[in-house]
Amino acid sequence: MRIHIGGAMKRLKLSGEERRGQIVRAALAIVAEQGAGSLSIAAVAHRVGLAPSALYRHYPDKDAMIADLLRRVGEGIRANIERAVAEAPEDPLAALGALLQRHVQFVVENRGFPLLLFSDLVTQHPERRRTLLENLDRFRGGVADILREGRRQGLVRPDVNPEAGALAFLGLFIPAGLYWHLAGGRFDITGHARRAWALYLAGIRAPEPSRTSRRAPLRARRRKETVS
Amino acid sequence: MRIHIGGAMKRLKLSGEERRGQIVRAALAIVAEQGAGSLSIAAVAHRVGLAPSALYRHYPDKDAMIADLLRRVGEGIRANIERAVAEAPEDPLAALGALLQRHVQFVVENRGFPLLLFSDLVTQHPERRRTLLENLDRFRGGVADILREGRRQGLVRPDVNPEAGALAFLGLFIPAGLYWHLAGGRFDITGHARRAWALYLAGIRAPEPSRTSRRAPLRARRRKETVS
DNA sequence: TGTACATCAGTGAACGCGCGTTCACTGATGTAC
DNA sequence: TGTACATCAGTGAACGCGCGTTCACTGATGTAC
Repeated sequence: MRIHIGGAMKRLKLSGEERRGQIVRAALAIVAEQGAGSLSIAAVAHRVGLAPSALYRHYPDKDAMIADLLRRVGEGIRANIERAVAEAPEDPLAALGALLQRHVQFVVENRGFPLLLFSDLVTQHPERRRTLLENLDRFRGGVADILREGRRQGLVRPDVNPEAGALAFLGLFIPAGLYWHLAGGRFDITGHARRAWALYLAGIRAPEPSRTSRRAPLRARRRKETVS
Repeated sequence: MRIHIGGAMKRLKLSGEERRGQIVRAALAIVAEQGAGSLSIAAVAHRVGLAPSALYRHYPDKDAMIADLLRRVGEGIRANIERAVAEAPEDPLAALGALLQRHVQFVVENRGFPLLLFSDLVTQHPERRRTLLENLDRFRGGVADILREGRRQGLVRPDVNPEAGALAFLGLFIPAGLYWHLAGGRFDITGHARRAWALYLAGIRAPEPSRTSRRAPLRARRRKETVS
């Protein structure tokens, strides 16, 4: 049954790692297709082509399997934000736009992930909820840092609160993702992300790039007072 | 056991209606406190103080109970949006701001509702998913109408797409609601809604209220071309 | 290169548990005369 | 106002089902000599 590819030295351990990857991918696909409530040991095992009891050779219990799944997916998201932060000094607004695009792409490819986040498997699990909150904060913090850099470069209006702006950034894809999910994929999520991004940009961008002292920033400051 | 309040003519039917109200409220509280996965007939019955089998005197099955719950909560949300649309002609931006505030308040008071929307109970149920999508469209459509009215009155920039702007409006509370939920209520959701609203307003508002021909709209139009 | 042993992924039967739901029955409440 | 009957909410025992998990066992693969 086993297919030999490379050297045979670490075949054994590698096989276990391969299986875990397979299991986690199957689990995410089940969540995407049938919802988090259908994520059972039996369903995952069946999809991978194993007996349910076989999964216990790779994880001590169901919880550990889910933890591994969340860890792996979380790494992908973290990589996106770190890349954006690294790109920010050169062109903060472009880095932010690219982050939005990459993140939307990631969610489209890992459709099960957001469903999992909203499921009892996460929300009713204090430790995981805390981890998720930390990751969300890291994402938000990264976006806020980019906004600060943009402000420093005079590309973002000085009256834009980086923290509020970062949370508003999440608002660019979360509702669209919700729509996309409810509509069963029949929703142009990338197209919407582009339009929402234009609106967001209009909201945060300084009137004239790289020139800081003009009349418009004053107008914006006046506006802020009216609202708060 | 029964408490007589008014006339005794329709006591019988009223009692059934009262029970259904009680059951639905208990169900929503369970979802809020323990997640949608904990919404069992036994749990609801226990909370109301009945034997599980008693619920079948009021609903043919669990599905019908959930449908009733969603119907009742949906009415509250619809009332909010209809009120905002009615208030729009007088002051569109104020109507939109009030809608945001009222909706956030509603979600805070019916914390179980959003959890239910993201649960398998809705997302894995094609008919309910369709109903939900219709309701969401109605909400979005209402906001878009208000934005159009704002544009007509010269309060909203003419280059703001009402449909995209309406979806962005959802982005003002959905991420905040997610945060608030993950943080277990330890998140200033109303405060955030206020700040996000200021940012949103800055993004859509025409530079000078009620004056349409100035230089800024042109600048905005140029901006749009750069982005799309 | 060949052999003996250890390791490890996979199996199938079995378990206890909570779930939604059914059903015959009870007793309180409402209605008709 | 009193009595006989109908209606209806509530009960407790029982069901079949899918779930996560355990366990003794198997057979393939890797390792040591």
